[in-house]
Amino acid sequence: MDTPHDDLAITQLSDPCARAAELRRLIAHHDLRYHQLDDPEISDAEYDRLLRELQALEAAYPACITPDSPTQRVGAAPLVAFTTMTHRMPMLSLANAFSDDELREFDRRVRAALGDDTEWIYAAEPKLDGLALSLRYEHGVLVEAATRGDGHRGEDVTAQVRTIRGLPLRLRGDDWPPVVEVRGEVLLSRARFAALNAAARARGEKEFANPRNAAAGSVRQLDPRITAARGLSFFGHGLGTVTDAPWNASHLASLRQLAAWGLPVVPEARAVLGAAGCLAYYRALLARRAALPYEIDGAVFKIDDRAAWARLGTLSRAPHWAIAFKFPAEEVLTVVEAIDFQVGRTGAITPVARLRPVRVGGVNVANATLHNFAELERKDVRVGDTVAVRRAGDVIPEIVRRLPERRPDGAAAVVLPDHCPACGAAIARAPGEVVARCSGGLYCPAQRKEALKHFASRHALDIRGLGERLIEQLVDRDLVRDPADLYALTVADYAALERMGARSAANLVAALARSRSTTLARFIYALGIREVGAATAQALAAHWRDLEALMAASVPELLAVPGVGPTVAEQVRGFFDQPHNREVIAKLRDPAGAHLHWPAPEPPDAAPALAGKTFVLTGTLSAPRATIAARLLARGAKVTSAVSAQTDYLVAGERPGSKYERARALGVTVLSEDELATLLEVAGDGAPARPD
DNA sequence: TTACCTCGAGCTCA
DNA sequence: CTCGAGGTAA
Repeated sequence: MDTPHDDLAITQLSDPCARAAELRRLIAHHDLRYHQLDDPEISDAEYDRLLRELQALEAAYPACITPDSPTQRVGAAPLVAFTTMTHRMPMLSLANAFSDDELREFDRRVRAALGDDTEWIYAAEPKLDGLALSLRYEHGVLVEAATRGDGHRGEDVTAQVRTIRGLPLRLRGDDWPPVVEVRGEVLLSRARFAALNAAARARGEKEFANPRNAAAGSVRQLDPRITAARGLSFFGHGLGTVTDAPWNASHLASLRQLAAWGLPVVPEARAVLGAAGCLAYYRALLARRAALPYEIDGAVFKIDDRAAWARLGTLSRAPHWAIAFKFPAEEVLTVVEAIDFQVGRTGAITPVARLRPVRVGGVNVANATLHNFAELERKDVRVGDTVAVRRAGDVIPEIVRRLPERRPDGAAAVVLPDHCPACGAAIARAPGEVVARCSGGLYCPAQRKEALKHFASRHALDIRGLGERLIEQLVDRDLVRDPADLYALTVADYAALERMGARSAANLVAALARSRSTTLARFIYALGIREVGAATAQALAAHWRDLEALMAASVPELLAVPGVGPTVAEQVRGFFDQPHNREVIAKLRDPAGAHLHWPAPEPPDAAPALAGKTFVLTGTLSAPRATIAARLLARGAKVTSAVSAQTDYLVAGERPGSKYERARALGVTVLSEDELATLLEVAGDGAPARPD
């Protein structure tokens, strides 16, 4: 083959674009040698020369630039903002196992569901500790990259992801389907992380806390050039599209196919047999954890036979053919320096342990909630105690246990205060109740602050610029006692507050003015009635379509609303019975005052989309049963409790019961939650999940 | 719950 | 330059 130089001499004059294509092919080849095979054929200097030649050529002949050119990795202009995009196939999460028994139980369920007594082959992989991504290749070219988001919609980070070296902008070969969606993880290797922090330290800048957060931050840079400089890595671990191809019959084979297309795939993936094979793999991985070049937080096991995936199904948000076996959460000892009592919106008193800050799982932990007083009593945590702390479910700090032998002499048991720390009103704990409550109601400044925060929050009246610190000042200076007072203050009043100038004050008043025009559901939600969240507020609004009618409703009438049980009905009735609440509502609606208003809701469709259809729900669903039932009822469907031949659909959640078997026996259509969501979307707007 | 990024705007000092 | 608010991710 000709050397690049000879090539250049021959082709440049005749066809610059052909030379550009040749250079791209060469660069892609050397990228693969370097990043994937770790076996470069040419020096970095030679590689750079190829890249510079391509850059020069493209600069001279811009018509030759293609989107998959390696020159397009960097240099893209900063974005103005991230946009969201919808995943064609939802990005699921995985069920977790934390013990050998839970893993064996998973295997047992798999075998039971597949109706086969043989051991199944699992694909075993490390669970990389990064940021989940979905890449989309169309006709072999990378066109889209998105974060997981809520699983259905994520952020478009294409420009950032294009800068990841070693990630092909064009798939190798030509045997790919027209559309390939690759699921995988972006991360920073330990080495890159250390190098970045060393550089930051040398410049006297702030260091990153851990590789995962550093990777997440790098992906969320508006300027892709910064992302490029961070040195991210990507590893694929699955496909987001279903393709009927021989290599797709086995998960491990599809990983090999990804590698053949030039994609880096999760290392150490291999086949293991049955639960015993999974456990052996897990132990071997755990032993090598510290020696790996990147952080992992467990192992993932997937049934390798993809034909079995369809039979096992995907229920709720996680597939039934895979499980993540997490490594035990790191436990760190620290000292309880204080125990504070926080007052929530409903007056609930929550004890919070203030800890001597310690690093747990890559972050500094200084607080741990004890949830309620009963929990505090059970754990018998006292000030001065040494406790073991971990981050449960990877997120929320939790006091696992205390070390009795390290308790200092004279450490006194924490007692539930008689009086609210914020307002001094009596604290009551009903016998047998777990939660203690401040009786101060909305006279309690802490409850007032929480109520105002809730009122201004995104799904309530969405008042931008009214944050925690501002609410603190407003309540502490007694400028605002209830939400209606917010609307009575002037720009000058707000401008007089700390860190508020004329500009901020004007913006806030404008945001308040915008919030006056709202919806009934948002208004009901904003009131902060106990037990009434976004979905229930929506159900109440849809049922009465008028605030006066709702305020006059009796408990039995309230019970008629789908999704409303005795607890909610009592709370709603009790709320509207309070003269104070009625006064605030009147103030909020007063045309001469706050003047909150909303359009009269549309009457429901004459013929609801799911009229005559009968549904049965089973298993653990992502929302309370009653909420999902309400959505179905709002569209005219019937929801019953037992599966019969008359049932049209069974909606199966996590760990469905005997109804699932019966539905299959009767040939009733079984829907996953995702399928139900699609059906509801198609069936139109009966009762959307959000009050909007 | 913590970490990180982005934006707007106030604060501080030249 | 620094802070508060708002968003996202695990």
